[in-house]
Amino acid sequence: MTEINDITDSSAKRQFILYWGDMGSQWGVNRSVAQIHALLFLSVKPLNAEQISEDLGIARSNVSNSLKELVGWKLIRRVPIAGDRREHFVAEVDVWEMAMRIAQGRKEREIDPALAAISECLEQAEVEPALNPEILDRMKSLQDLLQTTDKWYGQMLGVPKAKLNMMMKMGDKVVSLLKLTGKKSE
Amino acid sequence: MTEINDITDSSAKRQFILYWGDMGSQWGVNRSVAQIHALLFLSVKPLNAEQISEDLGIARSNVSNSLKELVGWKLIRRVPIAGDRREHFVAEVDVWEMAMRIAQGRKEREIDPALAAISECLEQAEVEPALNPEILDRMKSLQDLLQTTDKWYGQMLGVPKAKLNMMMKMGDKVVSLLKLTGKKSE
DNA sequence: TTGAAATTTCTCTAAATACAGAAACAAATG
DNA sequence: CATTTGTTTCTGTATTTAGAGAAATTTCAA
Repeated sequence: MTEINDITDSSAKRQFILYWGDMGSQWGVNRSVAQIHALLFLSVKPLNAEQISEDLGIARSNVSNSLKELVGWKLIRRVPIAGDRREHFVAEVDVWEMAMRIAQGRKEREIDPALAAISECLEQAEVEPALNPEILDRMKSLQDLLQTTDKWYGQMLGVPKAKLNMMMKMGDKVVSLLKLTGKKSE
Repeated sequence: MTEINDITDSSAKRQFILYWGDMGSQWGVNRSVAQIHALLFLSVKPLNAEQISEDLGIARSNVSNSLKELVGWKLIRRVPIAGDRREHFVAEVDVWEMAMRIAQGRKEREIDPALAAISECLEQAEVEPALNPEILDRMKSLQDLLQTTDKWYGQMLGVPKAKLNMMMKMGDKVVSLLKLTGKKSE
């Protein structure tokens, strides 16, 4: 029940946890979840729920739920510790892997339900002869965008990290290499 | 103050507005904002705040603030109507343009502040000799990821829509065309 | 420059979300 | 099989956010 943290703790680490927790809101996760993720991301050894709770001053139950959410995002995973019954957790420390899991999670939470919604609307729209064709077109173009994005996400998530990294670092050179037509910013 | 909508209104359109509003929460905008965006996206002619308020049954003040937010995202813009003092609004109807503006907004709200935060932490970390080098490395790798992503976003946002569209539709063929090394899923 | 029309800001309430602490539950050890 | 240890669910409170309505401000026309 002590509030004292690991003696080797650094203020940079502390600061990072605070900032990251704060940023969570922008990214759509609550402070507890983001702080716990930050703590595990910077932790060299696996931590159990009790340790996290004490370290961050977050209620044990809250830690339990937050860990579940992070496992759901696959940003952390359980690791068994020999001779210890308690569940320990480590974060994915490969940042590219991390980014891809966040992208995967976002696709599932944002793109997929949007696609389902628009498909249903379009079903309705098709049997509505009075509907302005312009409106139908707009719905369809949105569906096309979502489908294209969905498929693209799925494919990019299958590309090896190293390739993806390299491709992103090449930036718009990739585009020019493809020798496609079209002029800038139009 | 009537609650009756345009006589030519369709149920598919109504449904779309409801679904889109509901999905807003997943995308980080509130229902009012998302519904107004949906209404304008499917509207063939510009609408003023009063019309939107009546049509959606949302308080006038709320409409005003939501419109401001949508203008901030550049998803809608003001259009002057001859002989009418009131401000009218239209949505960006090119869905690729729309997607790029959302991407731009997200970069500004998610990536940029994260970069600022981590840079500050790293400044602190550099003057902390006791800091475990492994932790320093993790922070730096995260910074590198954010910087790469930031730069990549910036470059992609400058690519003409048609090219981007084509590239995404090519999907992972783009990756293979680049003849980079590395094997699948690693 | 005054009055009508339009918009924005302010204030208050309602709803949603976050989170602590307690209680219930589950698992393992002696 | 009871006790200890660990985890999850439940319940109530606090904080935050959404959103309505009123008040204040701005804009334009006569």
